Amino acid sequence: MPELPEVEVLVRHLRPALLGQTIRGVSVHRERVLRPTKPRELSDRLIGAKFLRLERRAKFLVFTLRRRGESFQLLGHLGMTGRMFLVEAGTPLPKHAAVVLDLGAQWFVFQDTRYFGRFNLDASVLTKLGPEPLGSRFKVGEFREALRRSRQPIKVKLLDQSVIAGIGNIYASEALHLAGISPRLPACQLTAPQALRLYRGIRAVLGEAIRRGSTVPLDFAGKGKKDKLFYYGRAKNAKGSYEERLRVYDREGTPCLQCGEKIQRITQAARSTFFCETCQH
DNA sequence: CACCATGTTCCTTG
DNA sequence: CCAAGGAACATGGT
Repeated sequence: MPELPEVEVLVRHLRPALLGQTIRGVSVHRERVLRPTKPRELSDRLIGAKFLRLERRAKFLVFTLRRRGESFQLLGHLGMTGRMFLVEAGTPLPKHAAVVLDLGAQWFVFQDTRYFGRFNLDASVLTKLGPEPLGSRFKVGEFREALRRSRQPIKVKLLDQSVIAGIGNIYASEALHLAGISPRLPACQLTAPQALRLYRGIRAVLGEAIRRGSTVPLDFAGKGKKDKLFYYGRAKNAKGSYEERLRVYDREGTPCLQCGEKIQRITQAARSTFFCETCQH
């Protein structure tokens, strides 16, 4: 489920449930998700540790833990299909449970079908990340300066986590449509007004997704398929009518909500991009 | 069987 | 050193 807004909403749900709890045991079902450690190193480190803080940085969950007076960080990343949730201790584990933390009355489950997600005790990857798009240190001037140095198509550049951290393939298309900018435009060719529109579009799209996600109940037990949340192009609202959540992503061939022309799908850097040829230049 | 999928990292090439 | 492109990772849905 994971781009910045989904991770943000997950963190907000997990934080109150997790803080203050102590890890009693660690079971690793899939070593692959551990970086750069072995299962033994993870359990040695985590057993007896208490959750002090939980923050989001880009698409990472940053857990701050404390054990014997010493604080350290554990990074969680959901990859493409990861989930994290709490269940009552003893609940049968779902398919593809990768790591389970025993908290006593509850278990904290990290499940990931494709195992692209990570539990990482080395937080150094965070230093390579660019600014948080919703944070006060994200400045339009620096954003434009970074774009000016690249000839890559703007859509591809938006996925570069060292330029802006947290945008993924879905919200890259969404932000460009809102800003009225072609995904094919080389990053260095954005004009100042375009860079400003994109800067604002990014913040608007991510902020909106967080607001919507915050009102949707998360599927903590990981049952069913209802936790796709924001990724449904349409979802029924309380009145039973369809509510549009995504403007262009995964809507190839359907009418643009702004002008009615058909949404196009193209491939850039081996990934799908969706856009409206009429509205985006 | 073919193709597609919300992400990151590593390797190569220029 | 850099920017950029592509494969790899692994499983499931259509």
